[in-house]
Amino acid sequence: MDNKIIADMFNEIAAMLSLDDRPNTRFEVRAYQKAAQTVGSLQEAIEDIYRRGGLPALMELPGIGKSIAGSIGEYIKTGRMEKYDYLKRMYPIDMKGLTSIQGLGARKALALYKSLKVRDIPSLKKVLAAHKISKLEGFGEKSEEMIQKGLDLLERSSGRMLLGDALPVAEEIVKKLKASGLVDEALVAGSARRMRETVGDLDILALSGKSEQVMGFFAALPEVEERIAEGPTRTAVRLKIGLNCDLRVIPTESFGAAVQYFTGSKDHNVQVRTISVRKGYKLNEYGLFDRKGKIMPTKTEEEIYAKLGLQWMPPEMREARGEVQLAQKNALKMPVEVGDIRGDMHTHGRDKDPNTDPLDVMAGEAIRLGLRYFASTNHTKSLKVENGMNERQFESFFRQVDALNKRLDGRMRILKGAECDILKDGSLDLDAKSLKSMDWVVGSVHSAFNQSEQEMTKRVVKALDSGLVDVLGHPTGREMPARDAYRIDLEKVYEAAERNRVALEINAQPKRLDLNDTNIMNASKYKVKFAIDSDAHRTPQFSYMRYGVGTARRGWLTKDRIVNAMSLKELEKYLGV
DNA sequence: GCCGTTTTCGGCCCGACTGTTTTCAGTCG
Repeated sequence: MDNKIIADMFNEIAAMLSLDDRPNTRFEVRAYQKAAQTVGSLQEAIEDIYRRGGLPALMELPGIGKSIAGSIGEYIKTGRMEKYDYLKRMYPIDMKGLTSIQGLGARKALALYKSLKVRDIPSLKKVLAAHKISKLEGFGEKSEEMIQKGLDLLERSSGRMLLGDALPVAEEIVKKLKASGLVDEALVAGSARRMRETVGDLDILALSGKSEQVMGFFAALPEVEERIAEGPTRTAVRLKIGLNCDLRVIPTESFGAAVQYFTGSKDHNVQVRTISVRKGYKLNEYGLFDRKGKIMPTKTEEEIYAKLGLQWMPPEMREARGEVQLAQKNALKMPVEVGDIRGDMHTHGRDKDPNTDPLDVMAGEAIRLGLRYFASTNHTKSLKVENGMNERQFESFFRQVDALNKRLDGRMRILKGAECDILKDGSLDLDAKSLKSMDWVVGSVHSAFNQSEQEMTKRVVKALDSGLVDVLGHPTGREMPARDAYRIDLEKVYEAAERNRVALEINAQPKRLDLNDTNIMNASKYKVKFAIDSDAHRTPQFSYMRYGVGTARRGWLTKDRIVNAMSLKELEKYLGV
């Protein structure tokens, strides 16, 4: 897929264009950045779109007009892009590499090239080692230090971090801020509030009249490694977990606007602000202002959306994927909430298994969390590392489940199931008789990930066509950050799921989140149900459910599509058990 | 360079912070 290459080229074109001082080029820069974003976030190979519909199809995409579509077509046909090559001859610099360093932008990169012949990161390292940068005009000791730090940081970290690792830390900081007595309100904003699967930094907002004290308290927290910037409204720090965190202190009258603004996404905000401009208002992080520049009282973000004639929408939907247009027409359907979830359809746990907590312990935790049912779905025999069970072992295990269900006396129903391996050839890891006797079967791929797209698709479709599977577990097999999704034709899988009334899993493990948000959007065009599953192996992992629900919300999924949002009665009817 | 319920021309988000400056450019979000 050339999408990423083309997106990178557009970003680099934007960086090179930004070196031009003529006033109009800054809008051209924005146009290329927007195009890069569009191409980079496509779920389909851009060649396919081009081959299917030519330049007109490309021009349907947001931010792609005649000229940029032409460049994409040119690149697909010839492997070259005239505009890119031309700029590259003018600026023979690795802009992508150099500007990925925090604190180093296109203009400074150009200055370093002109005076020190810095073309890329290796040559930058040389001039840093020789301490040549601090002596340049426009640079100083601090600039050199900042570039050095930015470079170290880049080499240390891959940039983004799993939401499941970052959000708990952010919430802990918010808790401490609230407990400090210095703030009236505090919350996590930014991509973490939107439940993006990975976050590049954390944004925390606090409502307080004692800005200076709050900043001091924040910078001194044990989670903080060092201060990066400190001003009256914003303090930026580097956290020990290796992530940057911004704290903004906001006055009461601006709080609603600030929450809206700092929750983003950036593209969503641009669209919302465009609407405010059309109405003759101005919207920024300080508030919504009328024609005369007078602030309109908006304590909450709900009021901001209402004043702009927009339906309120949850943060997870604010990704500029058409939600603003629907909100204008009051046509947005509200997505599933954590509180809608009544059970969990994929969990592990049995006695004397070192990889899991015992079943009764899992059940106790599920009751404590207010669940009404869950499916016990341990691994099957092929998965040796997880102590998978054979038919006989399941049979005797289910006798324990029956006994436990009896003991729980209606407080909880544990469904008898398995997470059955879908073997290399698409057959299942337990015999049909055993699988038919179960209430709920998760079918999952755990081996031979590097089959061809054709083989993998055939394999999974065959398993779904067997009629023995109730839900397809983690359908793409990805594990962030190390393992990408395997190659598979998901449209064919969704068709097979619809045909066989097999649900699709939204696996809530933070490293999986599989299906992901864009997969869900595509899959929901089919008549399929979804199961949001914690895949918990131990009791604390039940709490992963929130990440799965967040992902479902990012995919605009409503409650009526979710298997485990059914009441126990409805579920029993659905399953015929 | 893109785009249209203000427009096929004339707009396009905008404020905070830093460093090297003497009033601002660069970077970031």
